[in-house]
Amino acid sequence: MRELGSPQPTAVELEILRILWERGDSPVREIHARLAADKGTNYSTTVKMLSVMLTKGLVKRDERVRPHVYRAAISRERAAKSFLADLIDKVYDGSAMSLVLQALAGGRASQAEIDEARRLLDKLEGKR
Amino acid sequence: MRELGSPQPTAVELEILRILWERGDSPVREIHARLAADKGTNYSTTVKMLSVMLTKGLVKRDERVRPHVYRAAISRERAAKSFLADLIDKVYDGSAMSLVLQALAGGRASQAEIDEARRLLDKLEGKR
DNA sequence: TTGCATTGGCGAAAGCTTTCGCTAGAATCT
DNA sequence: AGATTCTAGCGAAAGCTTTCGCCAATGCAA
Repeated sequence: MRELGSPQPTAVELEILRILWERGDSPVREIHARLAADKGTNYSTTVKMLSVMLTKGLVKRDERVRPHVYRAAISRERAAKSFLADLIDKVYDGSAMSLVLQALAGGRASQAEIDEARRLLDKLEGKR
Repeated sequence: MRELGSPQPTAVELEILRILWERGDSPVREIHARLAADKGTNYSTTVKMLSVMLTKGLVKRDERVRPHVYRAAISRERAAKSFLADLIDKVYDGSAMSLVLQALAGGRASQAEIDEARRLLDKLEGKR
């Protein structure tokens, strides 16, 4: 009963995805600029990573324009969801929302966030 | 601004941790039985994994008794918390409780869980 | 005590991820 | 066109994680 879907994006992959989520679709150069600022890695590395991610289906690219443009193939929300599912499946054995929340509660949360969370719970409740 | 603490436990490490969390302190044989049932790996593999995890400080062991007894060095709650922190830091850029909740909301949650979540939010709010 | 089964450890192989050097094709400039 | 710079790709090295085979130590039983 292990690893149902594909494994989660790795560390660097996630870093690249985040750049795409934040900047929107981008050519390698832009992605690299961000990545290098953070880690000092080579341009080739960025290109290779993107190619690997392309193979894995984590990103898509538009080859019609000349500096090819990459875009994330999954939304931030979907990624977060999948990560959480994995977390819950691995750390607890399925359905442990309250425990995750507990863990979440450790960190600070703004009033606005708490309010939004409440609204979300309401909506959740309505749906069932 | 990357990887502040130690990296998260890997897949197999987590699987072993979960066994320890569920069964409580256990000798290798027991851990292996569970792991092998799930993955069919060799006894040596389990021993090695535990030794690696010992080095990393993920588990502790009591060597005074003969079949040595292993125990998780971190609690389930702490692990979950750390995972979430990582998630939030990697997928979003810090403090994004509501977005994580959003992701969480996708899955089904029992009424009990929702109630508990509300209680938790109340407590959270009280604390600030 | 001698032999057998269990336990623990080590090193190395196998498999990923991440990194880069080198090369070739495009675009730009002179 | 020829030189220079930018872009993309490939293969292989470097670094982890995961796996196991083989050996040593320990404990148990004959």
